[in-house]
Amino acid sequence: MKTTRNTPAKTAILEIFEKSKTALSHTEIQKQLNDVCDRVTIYRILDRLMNDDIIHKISNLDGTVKYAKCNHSHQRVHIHNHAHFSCENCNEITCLENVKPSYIMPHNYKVKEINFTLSGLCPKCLNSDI
Amino acid sequence: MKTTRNTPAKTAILEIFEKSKTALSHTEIQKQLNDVCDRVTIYRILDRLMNDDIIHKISNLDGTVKYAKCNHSHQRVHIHNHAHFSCENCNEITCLENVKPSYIMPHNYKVKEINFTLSGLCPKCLNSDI
DNA sequence: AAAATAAAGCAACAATGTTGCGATTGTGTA
DNA sequence: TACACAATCGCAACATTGTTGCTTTATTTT
Repeated sequence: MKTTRNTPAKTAILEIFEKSKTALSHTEIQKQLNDVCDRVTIYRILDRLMNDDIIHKISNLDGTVKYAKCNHSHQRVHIHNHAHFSCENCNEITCLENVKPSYIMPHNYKVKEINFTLSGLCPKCLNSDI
Repeated sequence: MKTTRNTPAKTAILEIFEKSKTALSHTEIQKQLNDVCDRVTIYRILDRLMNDDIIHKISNLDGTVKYAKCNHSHQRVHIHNHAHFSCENCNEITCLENVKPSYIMPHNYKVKEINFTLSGLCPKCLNSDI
């Protein structure tokens, strides 16, 4: 079985996620890393972190892809069924851990994962009178 | 004020949407068009159709972007608040027009648009014993 | 310390989306 | 119906994002 290693780049990326309150794109991570490692390495680390359920992927309405730390909290089985909020002004994506949609599905569909993204104005931008 | 025109390429693309039961990516449209027009033209037509609220954009969990016809039905104000289903087997995206999530938002957020995408197995793939 | 192998770096490539500009073509109006 | 003019198109060039193969580096285990 594959063992995962702790490398400087991985540690650096985890620290960036730890510090950030919002989801980050590959590009944003790269800027914050300041050439700690190669662009490709970032992709590979993100892949590994997703496999290990440490981060999750979020795709915005516009097709932008971002990543955020998973909040494992209490659940034994880890499902990313919380909502995300995408601000159309500052483009920040935040996890709304407590917002869970309820819905009724037609028969014959097997739902395994859900992605619930709301967009509009975040509190910060709403208050700055746009 | 800008007037929009009906060009052969736009008509062809609209017909493709009309015939398709699932959402289509730029690439899928291009294949079906069989060199009716340039790749760039497709992008521009899709942009126009979105501005005119004739189609809407859907971004999948994996970051894939697709487009589908809007169903204007009864609502006066057109909001894309229906759900989409993305099949992890056949990769087709279908609009679930009647599935509308209910949710409770924290204060201070102004929600303008929502994107609710479920993924798993569609009826077609569920029945073919995977 | 050496062996085993996960991870990094580099280069090259693929897919997707954007921009500028000159040429073409729909369409309202004369 | 013909004209004028703006909307649209095609092309080339570029930007961004993501992937792959292969060699080298470095972490971990023995």
